[in-house]
Amino acid sequence: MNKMQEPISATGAEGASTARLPWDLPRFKNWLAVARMHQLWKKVFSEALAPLGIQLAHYDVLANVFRTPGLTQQQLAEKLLVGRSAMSMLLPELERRGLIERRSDETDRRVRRLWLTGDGEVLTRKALAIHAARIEAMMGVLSDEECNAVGTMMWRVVGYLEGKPPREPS
Amino acid sequence: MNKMQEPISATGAEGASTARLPWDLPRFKNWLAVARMHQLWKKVFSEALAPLGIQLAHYDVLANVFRTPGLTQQQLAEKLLVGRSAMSMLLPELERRGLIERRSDETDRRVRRLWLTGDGEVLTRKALAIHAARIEAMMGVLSDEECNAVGTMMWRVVGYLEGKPPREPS
DNA sequence: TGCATTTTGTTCATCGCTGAACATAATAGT
DNA sequence: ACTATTATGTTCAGCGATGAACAAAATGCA
Repeated sequence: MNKMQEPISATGAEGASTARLPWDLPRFKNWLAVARMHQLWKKVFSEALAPLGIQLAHYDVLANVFRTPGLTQQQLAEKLLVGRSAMSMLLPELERRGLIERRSDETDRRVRRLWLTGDGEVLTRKALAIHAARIEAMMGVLSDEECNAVGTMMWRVVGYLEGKPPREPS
Repeated sequence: MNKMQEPISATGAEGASTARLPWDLPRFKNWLAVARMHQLWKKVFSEALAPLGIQLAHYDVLANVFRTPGLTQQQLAEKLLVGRSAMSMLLPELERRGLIERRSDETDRRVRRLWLTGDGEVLTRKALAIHAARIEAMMGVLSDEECNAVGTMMWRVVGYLEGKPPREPS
């Protein structure tokens, strides 16, 4: 934890020559690529989902219920990194459209567990196929080895972010 | 909660007749890492900016005006991948707080060009320092070579996404 | 010149998400 | 057993962002 982030220095103690702006830093520029990629991806994928009549938030729910049937709203919210209230407002819509089902847990009556309906599973499979196809196309500009390397490295970063979440060093 | 963190698992010999769900595909799992990383990053950085009294959207504006003084609202919206209306509603707030200035272009009176005030630049430099420090810490789990490799590859993906935006392959 | 088109910015209804307050159910502490 | 605490889900006001409709200015075309 003694890894202080000194090298940046906002106050420009070295100021006279170059201010060492973030854009000069390689790690910063590399991160920009990641951010922009993800931003663009969301737009592209969102448009790809439109023909199915669902949006990104819907898809995230459906895909997670598909993969983990019977999970609770709380668990779902955690996976999606959103608040519980978001689920409380999103799920009734999906339920109304007959895509998911909410059943109260038998032993813990606070909990509402989520399941896909038949229609929901059909739709979700279509959406998953679209997702996979898009991912394959996009990540296809990388070789298998490159893609795996990216994955490995990004999981390492995720580990860091989850390990020390909102820690304020100074 | 996140069982998707298995290290890539190059199982390779998947049965050719299996359902081929997205989670079986290496590229899909690798992309998950990128998505989750960016999602977590936004949360972490957003909290890091809170002490300055600004939010992510504000920072994005300030940083871009800092780097490209005098850019128009339209150009800014394009850089941020948001609609023009978002700027129309965000900028008055930053102007009210005395961080930016909007001056009409002399030769094209439709255009409003953006400039940082003195206060705005001071604040922006602080925010940039925080940004750079966080990035350095986060990407610090990667070696310089790894980080550069990620950047190179991600720019390639960005190139793909920008080159063929909403193309329907099938 | 004169009119249509394009460009830039604004307004507005709407949507998704947040965070706080709340209600209910389960659990812990005594 | 009885409160106090914790956990799950809901509601609601507020906010950022969208996309369509609009106004104003510039540009294209005849």
